[in-house]
Amino acid sequence: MSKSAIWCQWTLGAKVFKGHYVNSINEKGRLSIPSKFRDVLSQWNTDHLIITKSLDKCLMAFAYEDWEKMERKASSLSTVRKADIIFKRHVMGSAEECQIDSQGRILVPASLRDYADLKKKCLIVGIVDRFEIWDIEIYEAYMKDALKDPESLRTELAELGL
Amino acid sequence: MSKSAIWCQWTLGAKVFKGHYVNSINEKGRLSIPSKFRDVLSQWNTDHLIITKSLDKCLMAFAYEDWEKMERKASSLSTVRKADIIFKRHVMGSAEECQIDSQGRILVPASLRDYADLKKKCLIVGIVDRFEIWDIEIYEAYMKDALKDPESLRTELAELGL
DNA sequence: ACACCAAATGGCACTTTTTGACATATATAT
DNA sequence: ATATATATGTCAAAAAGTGCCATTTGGTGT
Repeated sequence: MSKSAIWCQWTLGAKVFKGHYVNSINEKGRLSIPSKFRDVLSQWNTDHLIITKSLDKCLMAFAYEDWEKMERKASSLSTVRKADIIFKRHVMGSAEECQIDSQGRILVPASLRDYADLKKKCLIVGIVDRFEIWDIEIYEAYMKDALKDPESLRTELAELGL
Repeated sequence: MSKSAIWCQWTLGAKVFKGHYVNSINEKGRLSIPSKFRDVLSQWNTDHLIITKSLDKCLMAFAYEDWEKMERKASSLSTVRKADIIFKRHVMGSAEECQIDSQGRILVPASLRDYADLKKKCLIVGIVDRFEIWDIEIYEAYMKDALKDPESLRTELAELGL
């Protein structure tokens, strides 16, 4: 019993972003953050998100503390090596801070909206310490392509012990 | 004394999901978890399930402890290698925690329902450390196809020592 | 067969979340 | 400054999720 109490504390305490949600962004660029994700953020005592471009055609969103980890990693990158500077310009350089409003929405800045080509239906994908925001059609096309050779994907993953 | 020995034996046996059950999901996405499976979960002291997308057109459900094993494997995967990130987005990214309600049902989140195309009759298949949720028609079509070349399947499985 | 019990399902009321709409405020360009 | 676009606050309708009770189903033992 006490064991289960400890276990519960741990699972409840270790909240991470997970799950797929389809929400719509409106003409003005406002998008609801899934309430489960807001719960995760509230454990960090924040209603702010850092949003930036991914290397894929989607956006990434971080709680500030996890964003800082990215910043720390970035600061250790080279200032001349091409991949490093591209990463810094693209990912670090396009980051913006967004506040969640009283109904749980954010305004996705226009430049980021354009980059990810967010139209109406957006897919919000929780990935542990961050989440991604995709236009749903783009995500589906991406996944369709990604899964178009399921057998070799299975083989590759099986080799990793999955 | 002997009572507790019996109990231990029984719990070890009961910690495994097995069997096929056909239950129906309603318009709001609620689905009864077979009571045998609930018994298995109670051996883990939990009434929560982690549900996520399979590579097939069905869902997978785990008790939290087994899900953690998946998370641990996933966290060791690359953030750039294609197969790895596809797996993380598809399987890890779509995972959701569902609580079993007082009548033994869960609400299957909309995006997962859509993915597996769950309509009315669902097949729930216990597979040792997890169970799968299929739309029954999709499962039947899948199995029909899977078994249409039984001989090569036999050959492959024989190679694994079965 | 029967009664009995547990499991599964259906229905309804209530709550929370998401979305659309509109008014107001702030910024930008001419 | 005026007009235009962009951003923010608030309200209310619609949609989705939850809790609870009642009914149905299916299996059990007598």
